[in-house]
This record gives sequence, structure tokens and C-alpha cells, in this order.
Amino acid sequence: MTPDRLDNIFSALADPTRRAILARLALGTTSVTELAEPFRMSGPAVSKHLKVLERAGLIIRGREAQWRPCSLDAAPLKEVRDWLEHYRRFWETSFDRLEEYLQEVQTNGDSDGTDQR
Amino acid sequence: MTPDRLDNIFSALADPTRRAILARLALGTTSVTELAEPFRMSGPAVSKHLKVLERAGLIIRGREAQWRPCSLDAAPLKEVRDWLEHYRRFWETSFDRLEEYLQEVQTNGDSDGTDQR
DNA sequence: CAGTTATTTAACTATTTGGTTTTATACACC
DNA sequence: GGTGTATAAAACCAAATAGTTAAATAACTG
Repeated sequence: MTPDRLDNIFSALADPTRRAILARLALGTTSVTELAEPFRMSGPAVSKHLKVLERAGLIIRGREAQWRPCSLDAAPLKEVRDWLEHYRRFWETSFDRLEEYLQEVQTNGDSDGTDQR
Repeated sequence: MTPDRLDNIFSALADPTRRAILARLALGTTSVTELAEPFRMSGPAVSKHLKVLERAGLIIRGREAQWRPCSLDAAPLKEVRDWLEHYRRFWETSFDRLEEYLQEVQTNGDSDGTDQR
């Protein structure tokens, strides 16, 4: 609903480290240290990435002794899916005609540029 | 395939102005000036947003006299859709059990009475 | 209590981002 | 060629991002 939610979600996803963290969490809940292990990166750096993911609602953090286990929460991805849905027809049907149209616009010079369906 | 492609796509989508531009382009090809019109923002600012979208492959620019008409190219969104697909099961089936699990983790594992929400 | 482990916070730095204004380029029209 | 219009590039700035190291917090362990 709020536009900022998508901002947060997309920008959280715009980093390969964070996407890798999500991929790891898809295998199951785990600790920060274990999440950090595959990366050549300090602990605090990973901690910051987790904060970004948490702000986007993509992870949930528990508390278990001195560990803060992280779990995937894919609910925000549903919003992304819904947003994407608006554009599905563009990559499905009209792509070839779009290409044609651009070809025409680039060579020809008399349209008013408002083609669509 | 390359991880950087998704980086570019997601970060291009992480801005409300740019998503609004894509929404406008879904209605049809148009000029930079017309794209800029709804925003309280200078022309060069919009020009930069278009460059980001272009780098992500989300728009294609033609040339028609002194105009550079922009058109939507939704192909990169297909990659997003494919990436999302890996997580679909998480927002479909297992979400409730995830909630339960976290509930358990947060209340359990706390034998000396230190309480935390 | 002292020590160890897990994690976050603080302070700092370099780079990127999103905006500005001013200047340059490309084309159309007279 | 000179003028107006559409757009991009340059130069600049403030704020955000992604990383660092060092210190603080929180919990277990002996």
C-alpha cells in the first residue's frame, strides 16, 4: 500500500550479499555467525545487511541465549509479485510488437509517439 | 545469470519516481519532458532516472528529431519473476508453520526466568 | 566473579545516489 | 545563420550505503 514499502523491499533485494542471505535462510533458520561465514566480510557488515532485510520485513529475528536466529519471511515478496503482475503482459505478448514499433520510430519520423493497446 | 543484472534491476525498481515512470510507460511510448511533467523535479533529475532504468534494461530509447522517446522493455522483469519463483512456496504454504516456529523459539530456551516478550 | 561467545553499536571512511543549476548538443523553423 | 525547444552532460552538494575497526551488551560457563 504505502509506496515506501516497495522501496524498502526492492532496495533490500538490490544487493547480492542480501540475496545470498535470503537463499541461505530458505534452507532454514540460522545464526548471524553462520550467515556471515560464506562472505569475506566482517560481522558488523553482515549485521547491517540483516538490519536492512529486517526493515524490509524479509527476515524475522528470534532470541535464543546469546544467539539471534534469523528466519526468512517471504511475505514482502508477495507484494513484489503483485507489483510485477501489472507488467506481465509486456513480457509475454507484446514484446515482439514493441521491438517492431521501436524499429519504426527510429527509422521513420512522423508518428506522435502514442502507440499502445 | 550474472548477479549484477539483478542488482541493477532491483535497484532501478527501488525508487518511486522510477516505478512511476515505468507505470507511465506501460501506457505507451512518450518523451522525456512528458515523463517529467508529473514530478516536482528538474529535467536533468528525470534524465538521470531514465539512465538508471536504461542501464537496467527496463527502457529503450528511440530518437525522433530532438525527442528521445522512451519505451518500456519489461524483459528484465521476467528475470525478477524467475528469481521470485524460488521463494513462492514460502509465502504460500509454510508461512503459518514459520510463525509457530518463531513463537516457540522466542518463548522456549529461557530456563532461568529472564523474560523477554 | 572472570572469561568466552554472539551480536550490536559507535565512530569513521569512501563511494553512490538523488537532487540542484549551469552549460552544451542536436534538431526544427524562419 | 540565428532562435527556440528537447535533452544530456558537467559540476557540485547533501544524504545514504557499504564497508572497516574498536568498544559495548548480553548471555552462557567454569
